[in-house]
Amino acid sequence: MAYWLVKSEPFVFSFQQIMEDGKAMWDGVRNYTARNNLRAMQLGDRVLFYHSREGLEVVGLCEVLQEHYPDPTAETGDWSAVDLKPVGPLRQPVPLQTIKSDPSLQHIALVKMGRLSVMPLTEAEFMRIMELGAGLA
DNA sequence: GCCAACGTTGGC
DNA sequence: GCCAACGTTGGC
Repeated sequence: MAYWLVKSEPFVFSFQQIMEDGKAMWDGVRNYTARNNLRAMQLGDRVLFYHSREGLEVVGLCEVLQEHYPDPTAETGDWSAVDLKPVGPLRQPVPLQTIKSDPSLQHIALVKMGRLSVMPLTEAEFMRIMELGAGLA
């Protein structure tokens, strides 16, 4: 079991939306590091969902429903998509500010590499964010 | 809306 | 293959 964090602009695609839809195709990634992370995702891996640009907080938990396949939205290039399924919202969203000020979360890409949209987390980092979020609602 | 950080592109 | 220019992301 591996742990990940993905970012989405809520006005484009929100956690509320994936909850309503029951699943989502995670497509449109056009960055090699992010793509390689998508390709490393395995069925059942845990994926935290972060709202960028607006909200700026981790809002919920998903899991990998379908491992990577060619991104149907890519007309050229070698890109991948995965399917995610919602598990549930965090009881308390975890703001970026909180993550930035937590000593045990200093080296995650959300803090160090602001532009990466799909990033790995260690189990300890994942557990810490879940703890800060007071678990699932 | 601004701008810093970073990735990509393209001229040489 | 280097590096300057440019585009995009995303926090502020």
